[in-house]
Amino acid sequence: MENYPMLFPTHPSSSYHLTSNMLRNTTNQLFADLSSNTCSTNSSSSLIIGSKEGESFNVGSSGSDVKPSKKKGEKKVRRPRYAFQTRSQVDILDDGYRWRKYGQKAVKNNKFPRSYYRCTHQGCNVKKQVQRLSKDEGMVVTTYEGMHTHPIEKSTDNFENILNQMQIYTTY
DNA sequence: CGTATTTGACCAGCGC
DNA sequence: GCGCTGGTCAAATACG
Repeated sequence: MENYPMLFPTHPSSSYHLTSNMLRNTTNQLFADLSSNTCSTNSSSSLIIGSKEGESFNVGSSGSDVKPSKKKGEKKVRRPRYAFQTRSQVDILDDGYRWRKYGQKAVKNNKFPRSYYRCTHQGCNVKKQVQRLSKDEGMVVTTYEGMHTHPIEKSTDNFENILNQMQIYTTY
C-alpha cells in the first residue's frame, strides 16, 4: 500500500525542488475538488483530494493486453487525484517529467477538450490530465494521478531552461 | 527509423 | 435497459 503524501515527491534533485517551488510562486495553483465540487466552481481556492485508497495498478506488464476484466482483488479503484488550477495561457505545464499523450476527450461543460497524458517511464503509472476552462480561457486545470517513483529525466539543470519556463508561466 | 501525437472506436460506470 | 459521459486503447500519422 502506497500512500500519497503530497503533490510532488521530494526527490534529491534540487532542480526539481526549484522547479516546483518556482511553479508555486509564479502561478497560483489551487486544489480543486474533483469528487464533489468538480471544477465548475469558480471559487478561488478549493482544496481537495477526495479519495484515499492507494492502489498501484501496473500497466506496462508484459506488453499490451486487452484486459476486459480487472486484476484480482481490485475493483473500481479510485486512487487520489491531485488537481490544481493554474493561470497560464499555455496548457503544456512541464513539470520536468516526460508525458505521452494517450487520449483527448471533449467535456460537456467545457468547450475545450481534455487531454490525457501518461508518464513515459516504464513501471511509472502516473497519469495527468489537462483541461482548460471555457469560463476562463487563461485558466488551466491540471490533474495528477499517482506518484512518480523515479527521478526526473529532463535536464532542468539549465537555469536558462527554468527561467524560460518561468517566463512562460508568467506570461499572463 | 524510432518515437510521440492524433483520432476514432471501444468500454465501463452512472443516471434516468 | 438504454443512453450519456468519461476514460483508455490502438492504428495511423507526423515529426526529429
